[in-house]
Amino acid sequence: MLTIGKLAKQANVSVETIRYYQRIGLLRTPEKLESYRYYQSSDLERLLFIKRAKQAGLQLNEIAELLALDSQQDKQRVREVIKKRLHEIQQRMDELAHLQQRLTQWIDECEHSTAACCPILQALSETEQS
Amino acid sequence: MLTIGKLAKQANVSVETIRYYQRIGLLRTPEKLESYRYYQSSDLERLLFIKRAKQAGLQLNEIAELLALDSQQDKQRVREVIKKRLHEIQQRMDELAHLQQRLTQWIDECEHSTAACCPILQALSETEQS
DNA sequence: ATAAACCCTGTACTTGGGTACAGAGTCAAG
DNA sequence: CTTGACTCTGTACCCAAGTACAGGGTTTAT
Repeated sequence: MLTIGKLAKQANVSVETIRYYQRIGLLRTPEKLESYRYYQSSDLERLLFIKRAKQAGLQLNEIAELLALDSQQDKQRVREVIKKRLHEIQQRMDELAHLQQRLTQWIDECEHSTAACCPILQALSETEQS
Repeated sequence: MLTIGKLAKQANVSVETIRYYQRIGLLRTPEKLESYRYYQSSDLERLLFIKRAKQAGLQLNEIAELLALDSQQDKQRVREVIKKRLHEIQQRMDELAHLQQRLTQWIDECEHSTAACCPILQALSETEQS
């Protein structure tokens, strides 16, 4: 019989995290037996699924969707969820690459410039509106 | 004489954004003349600096630091701020690349698998603890 | 039998960068 | 001189994914 604290320990998450997942409907809240709630191994498995999916970079709402599909074995939809995430990851990486390029260029300019005034601050002060 | 609404329009940000920047100390709050506050072109310049630095991917606290340095022309410190940001960008890109790899591999496996059960959900259910 | 350790519910707080009002006062155009 | 557009202060709310209590009740180990 797992109490919430033992469940938390087994999954290596905090009790508060479990309660949070319950609040948002990601985990069920079992009925109370006398005054405490007791959990089953299926709850632990579900919690571990969530943990691994999070480590794979999925968001909790995506994980909720995967868990809802789980029993129906809808491979198509699972791939869609993952592909959407991949798309977002790609977009974010592109953005970061742009930033990286711009900042790196600034650093270079600043390092090789002999101007008294820093070219980075200069670039940021220039009035070519967006 | 710029009122806050005109300042907002010139910089193409919302009035609420300006008030927010004032709240966090990024912009000054001029004294009231009679009942309204009036802004100067230096306020507009500062606001535009912030906008451009934000577009360059800097966070408001970093921007605040750059603005504090601005007058002292401390090139060294400016580069440090930018380099720190570059480091974070690199870290984030590495993380995203890992996720991308893992998710892409899952999609591949799922597409080429003939198993009834989706290999992605399988992977997420497997009990090799972190 | 008592104290530590645990559980319950409920609520507020966190980060970052704002947005969205409410309710009152003020200014400017027609 | 009125009406609509603006400004003021202050507060609450948004997102995501939790964290951090407070103030009770319960269980377990000693």
